[in-house]
Order: sequence, then structure tokens, then C-alpha cells
Amino acid sequence: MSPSSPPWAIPLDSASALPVYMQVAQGLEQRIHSGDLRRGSALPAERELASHLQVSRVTVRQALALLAQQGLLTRKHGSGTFITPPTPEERPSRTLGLLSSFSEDVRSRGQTPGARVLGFELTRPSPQEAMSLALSPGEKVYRIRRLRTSDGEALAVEDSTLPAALVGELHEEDVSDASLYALLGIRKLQPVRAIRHLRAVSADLQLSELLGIAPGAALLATERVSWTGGGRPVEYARAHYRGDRYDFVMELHGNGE
Amino acid sequence: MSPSSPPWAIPLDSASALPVYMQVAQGLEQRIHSGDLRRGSALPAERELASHLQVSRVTVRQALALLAQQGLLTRKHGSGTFITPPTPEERPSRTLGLLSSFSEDVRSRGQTPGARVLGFELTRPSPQEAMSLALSPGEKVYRIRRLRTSDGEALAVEDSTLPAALVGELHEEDVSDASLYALLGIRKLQPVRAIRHLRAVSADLQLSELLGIAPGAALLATERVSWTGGGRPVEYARAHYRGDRYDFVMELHGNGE
DNA sequence: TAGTGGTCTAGACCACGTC
DNA sequence: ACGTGGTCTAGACCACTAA
Repeated sequence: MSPSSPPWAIPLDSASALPVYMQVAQGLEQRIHSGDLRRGSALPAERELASHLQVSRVTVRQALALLAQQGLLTRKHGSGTFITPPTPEERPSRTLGLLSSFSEDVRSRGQTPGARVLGFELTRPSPQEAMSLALSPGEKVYRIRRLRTSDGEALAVEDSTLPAALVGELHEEDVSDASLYALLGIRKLQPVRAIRHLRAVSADLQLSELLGIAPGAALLATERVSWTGGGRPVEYARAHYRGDRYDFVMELHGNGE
Repeated sequence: MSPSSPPWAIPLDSASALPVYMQVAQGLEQRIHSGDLRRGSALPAERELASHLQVSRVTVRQALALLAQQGLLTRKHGSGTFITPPTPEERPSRTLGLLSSFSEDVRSRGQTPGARVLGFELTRPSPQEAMSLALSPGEKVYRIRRLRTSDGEALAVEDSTLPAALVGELHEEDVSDASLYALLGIRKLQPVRAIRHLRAVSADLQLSELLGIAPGAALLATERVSWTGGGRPVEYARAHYRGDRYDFVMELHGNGE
């Protein structure tokens, strides 16, 4: 009996137009999806894969990097490369369509929200901030950067900007735990309307470090302007959510026809 | 007079804990944001950068890859590496909060929507599809994969699944141009309610090729189930939008307190 | 201590754009 | 024809993890 080839053996065609590292990535991806490679199990060491596939280690790493970025593989320094086990779908969801805060969303899922203040300053607004909040360049703003967590795990980095003249005096302790919305509610500045933009971006070095993910990982970026009942802009917020841990949900209704 | 160092000179500390390629990426990023390196201008060739910074070309490439993935740099094979010019903010926006189709959204921005059918099959549903559409595994579905374009430019890949028994006979020509919603409307199956999920993912090889972007680029992934007025699920759709070209906008209202 | 992934080097050749 | 980025090699050393 001939030795059956291992489940990670991949046919390579060096004459193909497709680069070798893409062939390796594609081959591994197929074998993972087909079940030949079990979820949660370890891949052979990079050096071993390279020697068996007759390619350099750099080429193997280029292939593994592609799959790791998609979340298909998980690399552990000093330990090995593993096929990412199927997530128990514990992806916290944020419900759009109504004005709820990060804290409320996390709590509604039975988890405990948290915030670590990364930056707190009273300063002049950037052109972008001045425009979004309809401020004259002279008016000052509070600019707050916070790491938002759920059950202690980093989920997002949130940058909030508020007009100082409108919200009154603010201290770092005020925003270290609770939601900004709750604080605004106490001051009779509860937002009643907001416009929110969503898009996908890649994590830069700073965000990847704060969120504990690889540089280049996919993030859900949002930008939001909130208005009080009086029609005054009260907050301009930008947030970057981990793409692998966050999921926005919304309900839509017909346009009347 | 000593020769002033070029704007892309970067101080490197090989003893630093931060890897050299990250130092290079960080340095270039700073100089781009500070304006030392003009938007739209070309970077020195990789070999030139490497020799001046006294690092290998591989290390330079690793740094450039990080910035290119964030969209800060644009690499053109055979031509050079350029600092991405500030976008004219021609990002097509899709307005959420009401049930509108891709076609309507693109048209509402004065652009021309298009669709290229990549796949069309009448088949048995996957477990995921059967669950989302509340089907018994025996019932057949139409599964349609289309490349959605705006003014001829690829914007998204959309996978739609419809219950065959509900929608009646369907042909590839029916979906090659117009929106599915329009087609459903004619058959009195206009959706009146939908649940939509949004998250960020990295492009795999297949999607990156279809959309003409680099593997690993950030994508906005959506999943949607639509119901008719009679409360029957009529479409299960998954879509992947280019993160650099698409932007979802929504208006939110307070929760009544 | 042994094995793993992470970083880095100094080359080489290929594919594409431009002139 | 030339310069560019894209791919690939065969090494080397470091940093982390686990036995």
C-alpha cells in the first residue's frame, strides 16, 4: 500500500500564472472547507510544510498570512499555527435603528461593558470636527478617546468630540465608566436624532495594538453626529470595532409602495 | 552646507523592540500625515528606499504592504508606488433605514447601476439557507451570484437565494440587469420587511479578484433576510462591498424617553 | 532545551509600464 | 530597453512556548 498523502499535501504548478503562495493558500482553504483539515487542529510547522511542498519558507508564510488575515488560521508565536475553530457565534451585536449606546448594547446581551480612557483633552476643534458640530473655529471642544470593552475584552476604540460651551464642565472621571449618553441625559442634552456612517477599513498599527489584533485586520468604522431636541449638534463620534467580534443588526421597513 | 535629508528619511533603531518594518511604516505614515510627503506624489523605488535606509528590500516591502493595505499608498506594477491622493469623496452611499435596492441606491446618486451574473443555479438549499428562509431541506432554491457595478466599476459581489416554489420560474436573463426587488414586485412578492446584519471582513482570493482589489483588503459584509407582506421569507442575500468605495448611511431616532 | 513562529538579509528572475 | 513592483530562494538569528 502506497503511503496516502497527508491532508495538507497540495498540488503545485510552478508554471501556472497564479503565484505559488496563492496556490498554497487556495489549496489549504479548500482542504479546510472540505473538512480534510479539522477545525481546531494544528498545521504542520512552517519549515515542515515548506520542505514537503518544495517551496521556501517565505512562500509558505506568505500563504499562511493570507489565510490568517481572513481569520481562517490562528498563529501562536512559539506554539504553532492552528485552524481557527468555528466560533460559538458569540459575536456581540449592536442594534441599529434606534439611538442606543455602546453600554446599553453590551448590557442587553448580558455582558458587562467597560471603558478605559486613553485620551482626554479640552482643545480647539479640527476642521472636520468644527464642520460636523457646526462650530466656529474659536469654540473649544472636549476630545475623548476610550477603549470600549465587553466582559473585559477590547471591542472598539471610540473617539468622541463634544462642544465645551454646550455640555459644560467635564472631567476625565465622568467618562471613565458609564456611557456618554447617560451623562448627557443628566444635563438635559439627551440626543434625539443622529446620522451614522458605516464602512470597512484595515487596522493601522496604533489601532491594531489597542485592540489586540494583527495590523491590517478588518475593522468596522463608524462616524456619527448626534443632535439634541433643540437641534444642536452635541456629539461627533468616530469608532472602530473589531470586525471579528462585532456585528451590527438592523430591521428595515418598506418604503410605502 | 550639509545636504538636507530627503523627506522620506526615517530614523531607525535596530535595537528597538519595534520591528524595523513597523518603524519604517510608522515613519512614512507620519511624514504623509504631516505633509512632508505630498499626496499623489511618488515614493522612491523600493530598491532605492532600501539602500538609503540600510535595510533589505523585503523589509521595505513589508512596511509598504502595511500602508498599502490601509489605502495610504497605491502600488502600480511596473510604474511605482504613490501616496494615495485625497479622495474626492465620491464614495457611493447606501441609505439604510428603508428597503431600497442596490440599483435604486446607485441611481439616486446619479450613477448607472449594473450587474453581471456570475452564477445561476436551481438547487437544494444549504443548511444555512434553509434555516434563513424557513424551508424544508427538500424544497429547491434559486441561487444567484452577481457582480454589482456603478458606472461600470465593480462595487460588490451579491449572492441571493430565493425559494423556487414561492417566486416561480426564473431565468438568468431576468436578473442580468435590473434589481431583484423590481422583479419580485412584478410578481406581487415585494418585500416589506427585512433584517440586515453588517460586519467587516478581509477579502479572500476569490472576492479580491472579482472586485479588483488586493487580497486581504477590508470589505463590508452584509447578510439580509426579506419577508413579503404575507410574512413569508422571500430572499436571503449576502453581499460583500468594497470598503474603500462604499459607505452606509443611516438616520437614527431616539427611543422615546 | 527543543521547537515554534517572527524578523531580516542579499541576492535572483519575472511581469508590467513607459519611453 | 529600462525601471518598476511582484515573486521566490536559502539561509540566519531572535522571541516565545512548552516540556
